[in-house]
Amino acid sequence: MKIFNTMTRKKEEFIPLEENKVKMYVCGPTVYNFIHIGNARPMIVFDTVRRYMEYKGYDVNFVSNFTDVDDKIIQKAIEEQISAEEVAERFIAECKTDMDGMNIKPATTHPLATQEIGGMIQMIETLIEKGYAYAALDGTVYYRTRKFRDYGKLSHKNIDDLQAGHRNIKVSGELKEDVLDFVLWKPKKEGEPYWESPWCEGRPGWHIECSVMSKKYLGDEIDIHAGGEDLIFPHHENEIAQSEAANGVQFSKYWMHNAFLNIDNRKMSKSLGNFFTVREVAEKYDLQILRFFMLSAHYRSPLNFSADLMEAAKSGLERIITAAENLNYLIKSAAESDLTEREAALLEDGKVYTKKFEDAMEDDFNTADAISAVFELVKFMNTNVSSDNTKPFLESFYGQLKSLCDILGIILEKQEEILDEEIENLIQERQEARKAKNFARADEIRDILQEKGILLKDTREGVQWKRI
RNA sequence: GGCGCAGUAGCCAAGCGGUAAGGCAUGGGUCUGCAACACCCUGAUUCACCGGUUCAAAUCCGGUCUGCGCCUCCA
Repeated sequence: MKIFNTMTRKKEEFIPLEENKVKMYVCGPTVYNFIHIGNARPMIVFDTVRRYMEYKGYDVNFVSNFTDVDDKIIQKAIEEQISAEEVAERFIAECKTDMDGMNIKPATTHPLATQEIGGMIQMIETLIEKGYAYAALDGTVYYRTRKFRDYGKLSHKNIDDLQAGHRNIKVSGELKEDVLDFVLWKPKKEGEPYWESPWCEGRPGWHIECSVMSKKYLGDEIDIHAGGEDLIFPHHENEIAQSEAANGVQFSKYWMHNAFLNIDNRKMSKSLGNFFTVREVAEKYDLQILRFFMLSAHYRSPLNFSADLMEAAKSGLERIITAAENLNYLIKSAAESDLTEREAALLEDGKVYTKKFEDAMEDDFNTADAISAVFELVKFMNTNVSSDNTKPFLESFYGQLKSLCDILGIILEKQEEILDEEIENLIQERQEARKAKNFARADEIRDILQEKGILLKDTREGVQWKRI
């Protein structure tokens, strides 16, 4: 399995620190509002990475935080005249609803920044002891950036260029030793949530949160640290400076970063007004379609979002699901007999698609290629399956399709729906009308059912239906 | 100014040295009372442009054009 490592800018063979185990940390959202579709990309992408690793037999310890204390949360709390905790609590719940809709597995642990303050104070103390941090007169604690030799190794930035390009410092009461120093702990302002600390009543800086949560739940050294590409600098660079200075070992072996989701080829932003929340998308589309859409391009390529593209994704996904439904339908009435020779040969031939899928995923999680393998499998199945096939054959095919779709997080089977007696009677009546060549009545019934959200399909094997 | 990414059919998107995957849309056909689904067939002598390396380049090198990102809170 090859992973593109942002640190080395190369695809590298994945070798876990501990055999068969993966320790993975993904930076989660700040919960001050509904998550937007840009937040959804890393969630979907790295959930898929996790699923593939689990499929390969790895025991994945997957940690993803919620940042629940932050300026924007406080701002929102003031606007709504409720506490910051209430804001965070509410949007964590909403986020989990969205994640569920996108079929994102809950992390092994979802730590909250506010529950880890003790650990943060400890790490800051260690950094001060080692000379990597200092408290200013107002109680702010800064990280002494230039002290960390490797600073810039992830983002490939030269520390002197950084300073040269840095805009002029304005912050009131500037007490930093150096403009590059960043905040580890900051004093509270009136009305803000705060915690006691050796330096002042205040709250942690953003970067220290992830260093601490990663250390607590995964250890000093982890396999993969991931997030959106905008986190490379300064967030992940600073995390490395903190963790490696404090722990004395390499923080993460592999760094994975997804590219942005754009709207009309421009970065999504509130000021441009091209901003969509997952919840808004959910009003128009099943979130499965969003997931499928996001996986249709490689995670390190920018991806453009638009209604047309979502429609295309919808049609494509339907093709896969229809194939699965058809198999399922055939399975119900298939003979229990043993596989025929021809069927066995067909199943054997079909294995090339699983192989192609795996090869694509092995190559830095090329989901676009993996999906093309699924489509080829679908075509292969559609052309080779009929009501004459045995049950074991059909089930085997279904199992193959399902196993690939599971990795992508695509759900094939909807839970068994119960037909109202009324609807069943209507279908029956329509069949009789058709037999009597009373097509006017037959079409009328089909229309009635369509209005009720039931779509009929007349196939050689009988009438199939589905809710739309 | 520094660092980086991208430009492949109408649209989306793989491929990254051996002669252009896949999907959506379009058109034709099979099936069907009709429709839907499904299946078959249909598409780039060509991969932004110009040079170069090579037996061989969409793939490597140099240059040009265009679009985008990071360097500041941000997925």
